[in-house]
Amino acid sequence: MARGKIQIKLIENQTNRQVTYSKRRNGLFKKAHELTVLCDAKVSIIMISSTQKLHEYISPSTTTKQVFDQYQKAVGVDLWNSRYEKMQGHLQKLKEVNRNLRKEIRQRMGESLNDLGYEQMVNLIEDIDSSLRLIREKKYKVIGNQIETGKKKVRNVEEIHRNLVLEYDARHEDPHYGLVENDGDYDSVLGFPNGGPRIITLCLPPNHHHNHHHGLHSGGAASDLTTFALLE
Amino acid sequence: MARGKIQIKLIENQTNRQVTYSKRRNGLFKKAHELTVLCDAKVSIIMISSTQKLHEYISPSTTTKQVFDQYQKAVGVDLWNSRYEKMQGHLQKLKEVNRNLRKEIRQRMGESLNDLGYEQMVNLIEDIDSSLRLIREKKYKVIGNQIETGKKKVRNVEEIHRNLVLEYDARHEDPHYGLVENDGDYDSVLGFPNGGPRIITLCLPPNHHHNHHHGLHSGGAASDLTTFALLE
DNA sequence: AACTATTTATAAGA
DNA sequence: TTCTTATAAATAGTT
Repeated sequence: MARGKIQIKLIENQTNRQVTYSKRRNGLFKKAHELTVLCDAKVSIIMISSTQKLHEYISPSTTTKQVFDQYQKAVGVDLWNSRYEKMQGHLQKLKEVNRNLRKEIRQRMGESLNDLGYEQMVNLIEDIDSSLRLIREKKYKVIGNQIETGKKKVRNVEEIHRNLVLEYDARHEDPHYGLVENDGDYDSVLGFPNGGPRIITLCLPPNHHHNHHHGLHSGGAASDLTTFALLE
Repeated sequence: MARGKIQIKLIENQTNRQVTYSKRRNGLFKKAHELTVLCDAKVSIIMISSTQKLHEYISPSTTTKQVFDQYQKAVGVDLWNSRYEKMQGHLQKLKEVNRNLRKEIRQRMGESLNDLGYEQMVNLIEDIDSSLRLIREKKYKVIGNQIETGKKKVRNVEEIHRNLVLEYDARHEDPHYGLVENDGDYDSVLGFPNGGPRIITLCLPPNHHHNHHHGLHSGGAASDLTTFALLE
């Protein structure tokens, strides 16, 4: 609008276009702001350049979100509600599933049985009964493994003990026998922290209902079950 | 900008303000459109007048929703996302709960037991065992009710039978005794569909594990359990 | 809504 | 980018 009229059509020259975009953008925003002040209006402008850069103007008296909300209300267009409602549906479905799961558990615990017919009740009992057998089996299996591991530990410790005794005897027969290099800390083989026990005795609980391994219920993994107390 | 400079401040005169709003709005939209064409940009303008009227400009190459989406992506979260994210959080929590419920059921069914420690397993078994006892008790209670209801029905049917026999005898002694009004369909008292049994015999199953009431598992409600077969 | 004197915006050049 | 400036466009006040 100066130094020559221009046609309103795409500016071919890239640089020129960029410059014009910048200048006119400022002009637009200035006008928008004047309008805001002069007429007590709210204006939201969002511009995306050909290089995908985004610029916005928003009247100081409001926010873009507010304008969007009003726009949505007025025009009735669904801007973000589609996924919002989708989510709401998903939520409801999950809640329903949740209710059913809880009910199943309650029934397996002997509550809310009034909703069940006679045969369903019989089936439930059979189901729980078989589950119970299954779990008991698995429990015995775990106990078996435990005992097995325990026995191995016993054998291992006995072996080490035998070797210690042998070595001890050998040293007493010949005080100059085999100069020990690692300061005599044989216990390190078993990883005992402070010197370790002098005389190793094994306590293998005969009945696991009576053992008091408080560590068992904390870690919880099966590997924890293979830990045994070594008493001095 | 013509016939005198103006201060950029609220136009007090209502009419004047309205006119200026209209003129400048057109100017703004025209500028926006020029920008769109000259620079291949996308422009979205939403204006709300002081009288809450809404006007918009949108570049022909796009839609308001598209611009909104791009704006949201560029500016990032937290426009209308606050409640959206709240919902997302709720959803995640529900899913977590769901997972746990499923796991509990699986464990009660004898699966996924590896995550359980020994003591937890023992507790689980005790829990299921007591639940099982509870359910069995309730089952027996249901059976008890069933038998009770059955006995009542028996008494009722026997009473009716006795009355029929008495009436039959009375008629044979005096053929003109008591003209029957309802076509002799005494069975309607019990609601039998097609004439009903001539000789009524009662079959009360001694053991409910052996009865074959296929109707039981469809309706499911306890009231179904009070239905018994009357054999001819 | 039209007019028009003036202000403002801006295209091209630096 | 910013400044300059000649000129096109926008528009305030009037009709």
